[in-house]
Amino acid sequence: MDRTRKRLPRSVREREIVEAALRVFARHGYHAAVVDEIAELAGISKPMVYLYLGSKERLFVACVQHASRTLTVAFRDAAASGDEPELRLWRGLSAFFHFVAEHRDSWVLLHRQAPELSAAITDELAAARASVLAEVGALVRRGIEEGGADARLGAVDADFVAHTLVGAADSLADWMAGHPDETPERVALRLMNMIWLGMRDVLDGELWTPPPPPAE
Amino acid sequence: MDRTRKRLPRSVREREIVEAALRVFARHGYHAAVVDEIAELAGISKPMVYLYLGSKERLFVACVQHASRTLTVAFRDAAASGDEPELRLWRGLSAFFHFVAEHRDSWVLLHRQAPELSAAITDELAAARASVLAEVGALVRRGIEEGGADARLGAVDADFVAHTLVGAADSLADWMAGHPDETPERVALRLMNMIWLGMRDVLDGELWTPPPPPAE
DNA sequence: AAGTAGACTTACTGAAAAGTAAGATTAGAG
DNA sequence: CTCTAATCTTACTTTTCAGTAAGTCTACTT
Repeated sequence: MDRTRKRLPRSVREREIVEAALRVFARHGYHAAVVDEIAELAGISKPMVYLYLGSKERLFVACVQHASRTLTVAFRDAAASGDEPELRLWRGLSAFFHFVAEHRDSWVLLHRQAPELSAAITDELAAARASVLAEVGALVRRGIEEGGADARLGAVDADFVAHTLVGAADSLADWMAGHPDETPERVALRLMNMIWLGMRDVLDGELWTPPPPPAE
Repeated sequence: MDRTRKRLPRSVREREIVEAALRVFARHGYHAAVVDEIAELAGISKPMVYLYLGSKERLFVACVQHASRTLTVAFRDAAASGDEPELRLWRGLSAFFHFVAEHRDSWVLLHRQAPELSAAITDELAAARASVLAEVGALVRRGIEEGGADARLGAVDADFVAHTLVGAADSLADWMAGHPDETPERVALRLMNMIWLGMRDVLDGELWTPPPPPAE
């Protein structure tokens, strides 16, 4: 990648290796990712990767932690400011779309891995995903409480909404890739309007229910 | 798997191989999946897989086509019946959740693969995913039109809603795995209420917009 | 200038897994 | 019963890739 064959201190090189690994793991998935390719992308030879990061598995875990930390921080910072719950939710969603659009690899790394991997990796991924969902769930929960809902809706429902939002956002990130004119803010706004207005109605007690079957 | 070492006609054996491959590919992803494991699960030895299906890549494509066909048919059948657009949408979503819960492997195979695979596989996956989205999009579009919306909302918006629904449903399938008391119908109903009521408001012209920033 | 610690490489080993060659077994037709 | 075609297997070859041994090179200290 870089023609300047410069020697770098360990801390810097480690960061570069993790960044390169993030890209390769996201593009190919854990198993298909080749350590040699990661090394080449980092401008270094393979034994350096093993010297600094230990093994392919630990390198992957380091990537997951990096991606998870970055995403959580970006989201929390954006969602912390603002007085009204709607505003906070919108800012959080905007930040989320910004993140997913700009750091596509991190999101893909966390959410597009095959189910069965080693226990260490599975645990780390589960923790990272749970962290995102907890962040969104907390935001929704505060929105529901401060938005003036009665106590009918409990933790289960905030969790439900959080899953809905995260899943929708994931899918809409793909949609954005095919609509380059759309900004993260506009997408977040549209999603807001669908979810939030509907949720408000539901909180007000309005429900659509299917008609009973004619005969059974 | 089966102790009765019975010889089976090619057509039957092929079906069994594809079903076994579907499970293994879904669990491990394309690259980490091992053909020997697929063969063992199908109760057969590896060369049979190659004799009947040609190569690992073509076997995967066969799996994708199988999963895509099954899903599309199940969804279309369920969503075809019903007079009102809401009812059709609800039935379609219910069928979708049923499918994802019962044929988890098929869904995972289609939607949890690493981005960079061979051109043949990428194309097949893209076609399958587009097929699902087109199906959902058509349902939403009819719902919008017959639901009495003016013509403001065009194809782009149905597409947007379709992506939202599919993404949310994908994520909620995970959520369902941790809530075994929830039925696909109940989940579909809740999602309906969030999306449909919100969409109705949006179609009626009601919009939430963020307040302008204080100074810029 | 000499020594040394840390950054870095070439060149290997061993295991895993895609794909194949060559032939064994069995169900059914004549 | 015999022949044949289809089903199925054992036992390879070859490639790819994680991980390592055995150093070399260079920046910095004293």
